[in-house]
Amino acid sequence: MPRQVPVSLRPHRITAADVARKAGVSRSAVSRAFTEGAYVDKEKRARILKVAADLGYRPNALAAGLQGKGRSNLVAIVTGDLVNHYDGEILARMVRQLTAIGKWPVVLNAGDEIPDADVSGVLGFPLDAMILRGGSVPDDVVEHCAKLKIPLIVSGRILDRPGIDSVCCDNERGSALAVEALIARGRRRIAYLGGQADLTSDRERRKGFLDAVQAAGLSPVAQADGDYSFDGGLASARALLTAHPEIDALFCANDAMALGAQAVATCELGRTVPESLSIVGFDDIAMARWPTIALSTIRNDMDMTVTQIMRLLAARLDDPDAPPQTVRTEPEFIARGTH
Amino acid sequence: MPRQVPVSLRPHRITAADVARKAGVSRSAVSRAFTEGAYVDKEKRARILKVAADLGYRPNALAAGLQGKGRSNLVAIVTGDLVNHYDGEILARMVRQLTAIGKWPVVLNAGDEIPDADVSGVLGFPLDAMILRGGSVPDDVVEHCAKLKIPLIVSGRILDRPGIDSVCCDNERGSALAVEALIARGRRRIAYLGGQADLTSDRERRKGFLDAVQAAGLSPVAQADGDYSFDGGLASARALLTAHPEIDALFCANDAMALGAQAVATCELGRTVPESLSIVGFDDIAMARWPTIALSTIRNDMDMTVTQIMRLLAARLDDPDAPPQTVRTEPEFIARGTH
DNA sequence: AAAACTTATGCACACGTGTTCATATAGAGG
DNA sequence: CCTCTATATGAACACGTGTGCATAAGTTTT
Repeated sequence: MPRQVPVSLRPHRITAADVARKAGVSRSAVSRAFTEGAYVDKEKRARILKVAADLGYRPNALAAGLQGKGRSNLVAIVTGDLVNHYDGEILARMVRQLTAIGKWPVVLNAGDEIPDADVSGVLGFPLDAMILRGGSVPDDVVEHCAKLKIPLIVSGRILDRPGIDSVCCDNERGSALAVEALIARGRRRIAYLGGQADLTSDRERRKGFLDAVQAAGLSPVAQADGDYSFDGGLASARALLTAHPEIDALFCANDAMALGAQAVATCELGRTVPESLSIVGFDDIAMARWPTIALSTIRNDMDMTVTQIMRLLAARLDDPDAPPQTVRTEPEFIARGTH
Repeated sequence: MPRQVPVSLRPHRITAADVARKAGVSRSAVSRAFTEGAYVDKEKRARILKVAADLGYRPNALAAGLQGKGRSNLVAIVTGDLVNHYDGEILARMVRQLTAIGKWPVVLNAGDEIPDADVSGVLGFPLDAMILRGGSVPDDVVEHCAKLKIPLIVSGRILDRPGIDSVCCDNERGSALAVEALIARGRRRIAYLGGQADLTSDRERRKGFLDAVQAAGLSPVAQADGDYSFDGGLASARALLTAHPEIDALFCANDAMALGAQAVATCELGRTVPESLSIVGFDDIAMARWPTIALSTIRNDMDMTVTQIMRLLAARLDDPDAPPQTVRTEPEFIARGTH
């Protein structure tokens, strides 16, 4: 009974050899038919492509990426919580830009905590690069990338280490712009509603705030920590405004917290914005310009950020040993209805 | 002059052979040291892992995935525009769930148009599965997946074809719930603010709306098309409310459009919500519950949806030839402040 | 003591591709 | 006619891994 059908769970994927057999050519020819500028008879190539299309064949990207010189075309993106609109919007841009240049983004969602094992695990792939959005960067990840010679591009903070490129908004300048705008509106009792105090972005924004307030001859009424989320901003603002009712302006470390602060101030504490309380955010997420929201904020230009990330990526792929680059993007005050 | 240093652009990634050489063992041993339950001397394994850690070695996932039986652990996710909050929030959940079971999500952002070439291109990888979020599904993609035997899981619409699993909200029922709630509030001149009319979700929600209105003995005042975006909802609502000032309720095909409609109604047309105009959305995105928003809407349970997607995925990986499954999730009316 | 079984280990193969190498054919130019 | 160049083609190798196979050693059972 030689009726031994080889049962494979995964039904045999069409391979170049299959196409070659069916088209009556060598396997090399099939590979060449899919390679731009290779020596293949024009008519023969057409026939091969026809057969390939019929069979539904396409070159296995894993096998192709295994080749020494070729790149895997995989790029890992480690992002923060996507419910945070800034991260979502910037991710969308990155994904589109990457696919446009033939790279495939493998996305890791950090959420609030750092997915150490995940980030470490994805390094099993010979990534063309890794893009780290904001947050704290675990040291061992940096170490791994360095050992594996995987280019690391950090956005949202500056990391001054060899082989690591960074692009980040000039946070201190942004804070200064916000404080200036608030003072121009006659505000004098300004508080800072911060994010996680251990993040570089918060440290810089906080420092910029304190410096600017001091430079104006004022002193900050209060400071609070949050977690860059709507709910966190709401809770922190509640505590802040209850303990210090004299506050007449809130500068928030990002837009989500600003919206949370606005919610608690207007819906719960009976304040009116901007009459009895000014609020300024940071980032300029898409909804900040909605008429019903109209949030005054500091623009953290996402298009520019992503453009720079892509530029750094291209440069790094071109020359892995080039000195690390650091880019600061320019913030801008966007006057709307809450200040 | 035999000083021929082999110059490779990509600095040689550490390989199992390197570890084997340095640890004085065979390459097989290295592989086994990283394989759970393989026969290796306990002490030997420890030594190998130590050397591997020192060298920064980890098994190349590409080579591993090339193995016949093993899976690549790559899962493609095709999503809509992430500025659309529903897509962003559901993507975040999927990414987290997938990484939790050791799958790596390759994300394609459809944006408004269908990235035909991209979707086709990612099929070069021997994907474990492909998850398609909403929208229209190009037929040739379905065809390709079928030929390549790549499991396809569609969310946001039902696709009744062999080997394709679907999970989708019971849209008609959701619309009926919305209409009921509006009628209970005394509304009689209800209009439908739809999304792209060629999408299944819009067709079903529209049908559910029309049926429910008719069942209540009313007739719909008007219908309009949008594009599921805030701006689209705003523009459509402006046209709708201007042409039909008698409208006293808007049922919108998703939350983003509902918020756009609210913006134009209150900020531009002098209507008050809900006093002179009721608005009900669909999806229940995170911000719908913000006190400043308080959008009455139909919950399209994301946790349940993702749970079901993961369940279908597991089942499909377990048995590729199982009959296709279809899941309808139950919608729920969430009463807040806009109806 | 013999047999059966568990553990350990290296060799060799398979995965599917891109590409080098050698070889062959054809055309052009002297 | 000979040489040189451009084009075409198949065999063979390399990429890095997991694992089947054969073999050896150690342990338990009969």
